[in-house]
Amino acid sequence: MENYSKPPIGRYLSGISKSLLHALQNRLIHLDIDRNFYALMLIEEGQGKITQQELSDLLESDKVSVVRIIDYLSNKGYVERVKEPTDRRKHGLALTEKAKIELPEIKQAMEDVIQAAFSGLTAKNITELYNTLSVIKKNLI
Amino acid sequence: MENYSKPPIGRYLSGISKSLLHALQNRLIHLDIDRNFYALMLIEEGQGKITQQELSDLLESDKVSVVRIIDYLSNKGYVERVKEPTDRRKHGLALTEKAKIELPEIKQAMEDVIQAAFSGLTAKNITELYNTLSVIKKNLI
DNA sequence: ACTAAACGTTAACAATGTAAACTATAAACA
DNA sequence: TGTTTATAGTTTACATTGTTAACGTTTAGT
Repeated sequence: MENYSKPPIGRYLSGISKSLLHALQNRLIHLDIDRNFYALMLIEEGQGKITQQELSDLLESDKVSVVRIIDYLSNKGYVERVKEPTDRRKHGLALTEKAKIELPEIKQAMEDVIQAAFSGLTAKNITELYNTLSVIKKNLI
Repeated sequence: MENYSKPPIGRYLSGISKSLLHALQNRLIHLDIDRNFYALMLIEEGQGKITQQELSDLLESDKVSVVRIIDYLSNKGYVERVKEPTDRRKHGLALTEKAKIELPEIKQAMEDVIQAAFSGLTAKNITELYNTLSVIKKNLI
């Protein structure tokens, strides 16, 4: 039962990615949102000026998905769309007070989960991991 | 526009994983199937004896998903379910002739895609990548 | 024999990926 | 100016995937 070949690298990566997300969700189970945490962080960094199109680029997902993400965060009371006066096609994205209050905890949870995942690795291991992944990512463009 | 923080490691990994899968799908676009290639490889290795439950363990996905995978591969003419005489609850999974003919190409495509992704990396880089990922995976159990 | 467990199936629902068609605004340009 | 083209965002539609629950059949445990 144990002499089957190892999973290819792609399955390996997506499995770890899912485990990381689940760990984060478990840490933040008491919040009103259970996903789109990174989108929320980018919106914070945008300081009310980031648009859905820019978010789409940063998340590397299409604009339909971003509409859904913003609908979700908006319905849960974390984000508001604000029409930009200079270009009324665009919507600036702004955090609500609720989101501003909860964001430090979200960021901390994310750091903790990643630190737990990296436990037992040296700083050099981690640097080389990022370097190697960066090379792979560029190879795949 | 470029001073946003980098994506967390989880997004990084899933992005690369999706790119790898898309590259493989593009290489095998002429086949009748566009997914479940690794499942097919495991079934080959099982030599007609692997069951859906065992496949579920190896793929780390639940039994419902495996039913869908086998339905898919079966409808496309790649796999057949064979009732096991010794335990009639179980279904052995066997490759069709069609699958046996196409599998070498599938395996080669997978190797090529991975090799292209690893281009520019040393053997040591790759070994350390697997070691690091293995540590991370264990940390997340 | 009776009960519990294992294997596989079906059904239901939410979430995600992807594409097409659409509204509204803005930009390009004759 | 007016006409055309492009951009930002939305809506709709459909296939795939993840997840849970309920179910039939068969086997194992007692």
